[in-house]
Amino acid sequence: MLTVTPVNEDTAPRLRLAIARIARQLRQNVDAPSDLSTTLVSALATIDRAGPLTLGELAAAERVQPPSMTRIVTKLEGRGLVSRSIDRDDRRVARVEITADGRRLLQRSRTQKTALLAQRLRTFTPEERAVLEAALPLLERLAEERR
Amino acid sequence: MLTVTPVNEDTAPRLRLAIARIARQLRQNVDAPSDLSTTLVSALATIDRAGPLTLGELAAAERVQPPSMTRIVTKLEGRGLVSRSIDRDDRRVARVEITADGRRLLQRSRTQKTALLAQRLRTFTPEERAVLEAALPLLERLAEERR
DNA sequence: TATTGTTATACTCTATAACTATA
DNA sequence: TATAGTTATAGAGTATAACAATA
Repeated sequence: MLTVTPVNEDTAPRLRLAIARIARQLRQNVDAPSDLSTTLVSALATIDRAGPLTLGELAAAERVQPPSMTRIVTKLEGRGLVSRSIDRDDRRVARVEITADGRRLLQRSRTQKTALLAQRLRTFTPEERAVLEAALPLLERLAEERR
Repeated sequence: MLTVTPVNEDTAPRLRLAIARIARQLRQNVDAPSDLSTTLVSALATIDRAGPLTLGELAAAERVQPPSMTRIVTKLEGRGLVSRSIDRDDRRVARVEITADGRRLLQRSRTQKTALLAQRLRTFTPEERAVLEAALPLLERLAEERR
């Protein structure tokens, strides 16, 4: 017997709405630690995660045009959160790397965001938390980038 | 015996990251239907959901300053997506309401976003979908606004 | 006077086009 | 010539301050 397994037609819209709202709250409540905009924090996090990157690679990763990334990096550099260095073999290329200060700032930002969510999770029963934890790997699969 | 029920220390950060990423993808892939920016779509959705609202209420709901909301509403009105009307009893007050065109545009936008998510859900096994659906009410609780 | 909304002005983020330096 | 990055310029979104209309 062939079993067709349709997606419950309610699931996708409800999931979409819930995710959009949670993300918005996280953003509104705790973005811009030390006055850093979302843009700057996001770029900084990418530099941290993906290691030294050229400006072009960084622009692609952040889905921003190169001139925008020039400005972003200039600001981050001005605050001492990243350092820029010129490639010795090809002097057109600039590489960007996070500094210790940059890493500390990211750490603070993450802690704040996580705290908000953790606080809400504390209002859940152990059973509820177990359900959420079971779904977590699936949410992580949904989150995987694939374009 | 007292049972302390600590939140698994990994859950909050993983959930935060997964949600932020899914939300970002949904935004990047399908926001701005008919060239409308996220800002405009968000305001329009609030007007739709919460019915006729004054500019001030709307500004508060969207967490924007009144002058910003004046501009947003002016743009939406220019496109025929909302209509504005002056309160008869207190003529300082302006109320904003969604139009049929506005409702149609929102509908299209939601359909697109849901489609992307539904497509990904189709790659899940029935068991996996069941796990996700079980977690959905909990995510919805997390999404509830409480400030 | 107090309140609702608007106009004036400035700053951030982003883009495209034109440019510079290097290959 | 082609490529990596920058500078010039413009548009959207937002904010604060000052203002107008109404209560």
